[in-house]
Amino acid sequence: MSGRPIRDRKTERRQAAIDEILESAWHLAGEEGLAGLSLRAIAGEVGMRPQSLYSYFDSKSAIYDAMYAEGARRFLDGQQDLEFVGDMRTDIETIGRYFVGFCTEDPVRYQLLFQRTIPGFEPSPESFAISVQSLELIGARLISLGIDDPRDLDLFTAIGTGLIDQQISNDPGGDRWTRLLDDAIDMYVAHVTRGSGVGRRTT
Amino acid sequence: MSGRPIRDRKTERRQAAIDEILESAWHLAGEEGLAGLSLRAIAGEVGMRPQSLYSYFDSKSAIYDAMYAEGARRFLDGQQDLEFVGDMRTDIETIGRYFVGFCTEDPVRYQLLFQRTIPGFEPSPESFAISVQSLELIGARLISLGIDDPRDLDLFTAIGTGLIDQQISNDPGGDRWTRLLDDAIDMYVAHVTRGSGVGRRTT
DNA sequence: GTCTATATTTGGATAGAC
DNA sequence: GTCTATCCAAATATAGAC
Repeated sequence: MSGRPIRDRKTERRQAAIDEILESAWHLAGEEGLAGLSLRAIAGEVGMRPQSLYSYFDSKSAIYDAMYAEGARRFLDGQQDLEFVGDMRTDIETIGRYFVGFCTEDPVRYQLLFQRTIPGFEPSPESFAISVQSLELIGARLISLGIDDPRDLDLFTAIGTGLIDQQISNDPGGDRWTRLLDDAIDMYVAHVTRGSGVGRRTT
Repeated sequence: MSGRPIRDRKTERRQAAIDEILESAWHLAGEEGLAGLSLRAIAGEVGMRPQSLYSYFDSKSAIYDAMYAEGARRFLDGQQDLEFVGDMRTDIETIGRYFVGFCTEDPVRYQLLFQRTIPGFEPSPESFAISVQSLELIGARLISLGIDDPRDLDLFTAIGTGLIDQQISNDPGGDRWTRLLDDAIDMYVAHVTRGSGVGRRTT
């Protein structure tokens, strides 16, 4: 009897088509805005009729969800490649730079992952779980650095998104806010170490 | 000869209709999302045919712009009512509370005024000028408190929008991030006064 | 100023032949 | 899996009667 071949050429072609569709979706979202994305435009770019997209995705929402999952996965993967040294200032900066860099390098992806501005769309539980994992990793890292108050984790994410949000909204393509990251981290580290003995002056 | 009456009833009726349209626009943007706003839905609420709206607004963009102007005006007016005492910690908190309160009490308004997520819309120069005025007022206030580095103004707005953004995106209706405002202000004030002599310990 | 009528475009989605 | 054909709905916008 003939066993199943190692490579499934049909599945590979299908996956390639899916990848192409998503690539086009990202591109067009960048051009027209995330909320302005349309199946017709995607189909036009990949050389299909709009209806043919339904062979790959059940709905427009499903495309948004696949984009969300892809973005969240990419963030998580990059995050796991970060190298930490155990020093608070250094490691906080590593996370902060990664976060800010990732978000500003693709504002549309930031909007999809971290804001709630697409009417009617919310990520599926499976896709959302990827994001939750990222946040948990950051939380665990902060704890390992001695930052164990959950409020300080929330403050950290707020500072990050604040710089990113202002950068994207008010100086797109520039660095008016991202260049403040160093200062912001100094400020944050000073805050979480206040009165802890570390770096405190003995009067 | 008959002089012009003090009150122009026709103009008053027209203004009332405009107000009603905008009120409905805000309401529907809250229900369907800002990007999901439609002239049909507005017309339905105010008891008109969609086409009749064109007697009041040239386009859908013009409605967005009127909403923008109204929001910006409201922010500026409320801002001018704030009372300051000259103490940095107190006055920064006054501004911060106002900013966070204003934005979180109406997330759609925040999205329209402070983010850039509506494909194809940007405020007219006249409307935008109102926002600029608000930012200038905050900047002047910070300077009067001795915070004269423009970077520190940008850092301040970043912290504010960061708390607001996280609050709206990840805990809508709650206070998980807004309750961190006090801590955030402590952190910020400590940062801008670092090494300034004020509050510094003499070793 | 509001309506009817209509133009025009665009969008998401389904049925069925090939 | 892709196509043709279509549907249906919704959207913005204009012309002209009343």
